[in-house]
Amino acid sequence: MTAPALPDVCAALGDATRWEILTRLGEGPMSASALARVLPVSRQAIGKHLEVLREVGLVESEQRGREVVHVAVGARLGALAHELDRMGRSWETRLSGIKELAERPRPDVKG
Amino acid sequence: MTAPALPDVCAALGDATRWEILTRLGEGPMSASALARVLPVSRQAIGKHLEVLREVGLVESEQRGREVVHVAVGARLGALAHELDRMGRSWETRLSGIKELAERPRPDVKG
DNA sequence: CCTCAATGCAACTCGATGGTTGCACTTTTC
DNA sequence: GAAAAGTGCAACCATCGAGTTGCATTGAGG
Repeated sequence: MTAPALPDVCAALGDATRWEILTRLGEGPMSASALARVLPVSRQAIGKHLEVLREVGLVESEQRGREVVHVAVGARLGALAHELDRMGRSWETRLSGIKELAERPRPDVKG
Repeated sequence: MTAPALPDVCAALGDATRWEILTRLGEGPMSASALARVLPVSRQAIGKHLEVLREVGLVESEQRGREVVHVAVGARLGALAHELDRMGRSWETRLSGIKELAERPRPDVKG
């Protein structure tokens, strides 16, 4: 599918190393080896992370001669942001957060 | 801190069960036991997830008599969405994604 | 042709974490 | 006051995933 499940995208973003990778790839295209030289993990580890990121569409890759160059996809992140914003707003349509708790006089779900 | 690191919030969102919990809590306040009755995991498991969600500010809780009621915090999700959107846009200020790769005539980083 | 750099794939380690059960404690309710 | 419901805490288990090392392969260049 072109639109991965939201939790999957979030999971991909939920790792410090991947976050680092994305930050670098956000500044400009890089190869796995280049990333491995900069980050404190092996080239193979970088490769696995890149695969995860590619699966959820946060990274695109292109073979360029003997190396593969990767780049961060802003559009995908934007799409995620949009979805999360929508969801967040829908939550807010209720009384704002904890206030609603004080409103409810009693659970009265004793049935 | 009042503003957890982005990767942490994303990690919290990167679990299917927690996503389920958040969805329910987005519709209205619920207790851990109530959630456990609806979801296919134990009350203790729910409790752990709620703690994770509370740590990153996605959920607020309030003791109400013998039970504790939890509710999703839209503002926190909105804040995350805003950050992600900003980051995504910054990526886009470069040539859009893979196009930049084609632009670059050669790595010429042979030094 | 030979060497070096960049990859891909596979096997393995090991710590984090989702999930479970069991138990003790408090509040509501009959 | 006793039973029931809702929690919190702790011990335990199993799986997942991040990271490593090793090896084979392929493209670039002298």
